[in-house]
Amino acid sequence: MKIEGAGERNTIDRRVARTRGLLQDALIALIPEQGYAAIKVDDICQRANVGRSTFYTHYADKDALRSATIEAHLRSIGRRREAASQAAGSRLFEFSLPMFEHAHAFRPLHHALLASSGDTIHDELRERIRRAVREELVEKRIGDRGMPAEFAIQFIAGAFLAVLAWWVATDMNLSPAQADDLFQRMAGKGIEA
Amino acid sequence: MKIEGAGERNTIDRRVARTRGLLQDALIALIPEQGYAAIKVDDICQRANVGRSTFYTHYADKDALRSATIEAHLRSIGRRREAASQAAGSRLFEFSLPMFEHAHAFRPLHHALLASSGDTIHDELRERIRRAVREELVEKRIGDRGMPAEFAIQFIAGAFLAVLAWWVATDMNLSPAQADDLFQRMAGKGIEA
DNA sequence: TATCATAATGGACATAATGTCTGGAAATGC
DNA sequence: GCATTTCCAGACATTATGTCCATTATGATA
Repeated sequence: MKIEGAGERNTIDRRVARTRGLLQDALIALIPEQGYAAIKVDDICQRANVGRSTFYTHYADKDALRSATIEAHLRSIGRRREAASQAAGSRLFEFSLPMFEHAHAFRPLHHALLASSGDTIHDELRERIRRAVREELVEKRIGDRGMPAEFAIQFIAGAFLAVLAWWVATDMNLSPAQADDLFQRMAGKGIEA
Repeated sequence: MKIEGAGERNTIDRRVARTRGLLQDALIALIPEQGYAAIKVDDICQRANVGRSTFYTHYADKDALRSATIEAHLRSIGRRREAASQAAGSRLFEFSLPMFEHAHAFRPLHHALLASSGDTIHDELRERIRRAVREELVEKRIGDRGMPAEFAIQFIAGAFLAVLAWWVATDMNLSPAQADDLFQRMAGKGIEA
């Protein structure tokens, strides 16, 4: 049985990698079309050309597939962010630009992640953004002058996700750099209060 | 059959009102407990003490109940907003304070509406907030100086909803007036950019 | 290339939830 | 009080889920 991601043997059988990849891609492709809730396991399998019973040898259910998919892509974003973090020195919100760029490169994915048209928006993404904002704000010691820090964090994180979702959904008269610049301006002014 | 909200006869049978009220309240009560997706029609009926077949004479399915519930409460918020609109003159974002107050008075409802812990956040609410922001911004002619208006709208609306959700979830060291004040400060600064 | 271990597959199956429909009991409005 | 409307329990067909198994196909290894 031994189906596991990082256990026991360091290289993964090509077949499992292929199958999981197909399933994840199928899910991402279907979300914008039908919305997450309406998707059936069978839909995913047909789109992926994978047997339904095979699905269950890899994932317990639809939610497990979603979590794994998001998790995988968030790792990729994380790596990109680290790389950018060293390059650009002291911009206020460092997570912003790499995120816009990643969304630009993987638009269908982000469209699926953020799709406000329904039910999906995974908390994991929200939480990561909040964490990133929190780190930068405590570092800059916001909240000393009467502004509860958590309030500002929620404000900024919520604004960022909304803007990102809109930008991805309507794409894309603005370049990633332009979108980032606008966000930096509004957010920067906001936290002066 | 003639079950309809505003048709044909201006008073609604007491039983209808009672049944629908019980179902709507049950749904709102269950969302924070289980999350919208996990709720079964049967759960709602048991909580409401209403026969399952009765459910279907009023609503086509779970989503229909949710829509109706949200719709009903949004109407109530709308009325409150109109009333406040005449009183307070020229605050920047007029929707803000009435919304905080309504959330304060109907906390379980808003907790259900905004529950970031899952899947519900009805688009209707998001869209209404966006519309309110849009009206106020075009009125003030934002977007003339290089800032795309829609960007600012998404930014403000997203920030507001995030802050509201947080405030409702963690409740409530801040009074509605204080929360509103903080929001006004950050949002006001932000749109200067 | 031959061999072995592991993955993929379709089909059968039990389970659970959905949505429809019925006839009779209960309540409401007038 | 009486006609009308709603409520309800239960039966039903339908659909999706998740498990299991025997068989086939395929990648890994030597």
